[in-house]
Amino acid sequence: MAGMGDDHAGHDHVWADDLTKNQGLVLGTLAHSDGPLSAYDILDKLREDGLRAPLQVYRALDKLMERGLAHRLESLNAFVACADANCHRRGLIAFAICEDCGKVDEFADPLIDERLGVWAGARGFAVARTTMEIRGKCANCAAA
Amino acid sequence: MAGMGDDHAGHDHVWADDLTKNQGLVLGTLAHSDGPLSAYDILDKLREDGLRAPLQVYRALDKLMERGLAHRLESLNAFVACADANCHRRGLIAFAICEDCGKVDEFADPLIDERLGVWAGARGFAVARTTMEIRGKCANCAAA
DNA sequence: ACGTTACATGTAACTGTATTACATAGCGTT
DNA sequence: AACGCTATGTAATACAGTTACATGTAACGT
Ligand SMILES: [Zn+2]
Ligand SMILES: [Zn+2]
Ligand SMILES: [Zn+2]
Ligand SMILES: [Zn+2]
Repeated sequence: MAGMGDDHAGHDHVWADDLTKNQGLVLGTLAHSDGPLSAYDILDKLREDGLRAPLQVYRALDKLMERGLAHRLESLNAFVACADANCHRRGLIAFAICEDCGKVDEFADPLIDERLGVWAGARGFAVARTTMEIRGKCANCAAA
Repeated sequence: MAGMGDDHAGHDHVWADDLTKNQGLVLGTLAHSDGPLSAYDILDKLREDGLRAPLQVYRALDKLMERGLAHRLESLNAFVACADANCHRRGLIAFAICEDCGKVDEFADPLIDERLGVWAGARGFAVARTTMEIRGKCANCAAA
């Protein structure tokens, strides 16, 4: 019964000490995964920790994303823990998603961000947030 | 039966003359809409033209997207007709989506595309396709 | 004409993703 | 205790997309 689910519930919340129980569980699950997880994937991994409904996961994800601790990959309907220990990153974040192995590389490029600002400024568009997702093959998988 | 659904079915396929019936209907619906439509929105608008199941819409959308005549907005789970009469655009396409009025502005920025290429090259990442979606307020709505 | 292939279509059932609505519980403030 | 605020629990529902299987239809070679 000491299932594998415990290994992240055990050390709880390393990343921020004011997460609620569900937020800690969800972030722990994401951080221990080697790839993006859908909300239902997360739910399944947390059933033995007492979670039973999708909403519990979505609520936690919303809070985590507000704080920049997790990100949503729109093109996958899936979520990842922020790769930057405490991202809180404003502005553009980009993700390179390997379609072979599923690995996701998070990065920020100030030049792209600035270039985007130029475009928006020229048109009077007020940018709230930007999602940028690159699909392809990572170096490892491209070599194979 | 001279329903309103005819006004795009009537002149059929202006954009490409080798579309199938369903492809023409779906593209016509997208082209006449003033904003993005979900697959089920499209289906509802085409019931009087005989469409009855989601798959009929998804199949048409797949073909249209293959040909660059329609695009998917990942962050909305919705679709638009390509704004460029015959896009066939390779490389990066970006969308600025107004969260107030729903209008979508499609554009391509070679500099961002190039910058992305630099990033990918440095890491050996083989880019297949990129989605870039900017959320915010268009000039009109920002003024109000 | 006939069988064969390729592609478009029709329909139902189903899986997966996300939200609405309502009830409950904990906690700090007054 | 009463209040406001946040987190939680649960069920039901809405929205999005796919699988499986059957049918139609035009092109091609025999
Ligand atoms: Zn991050
Ligand atoms: Zn890979
Ligand atoms: Zn286009
Ligand atoms: Zn607007």
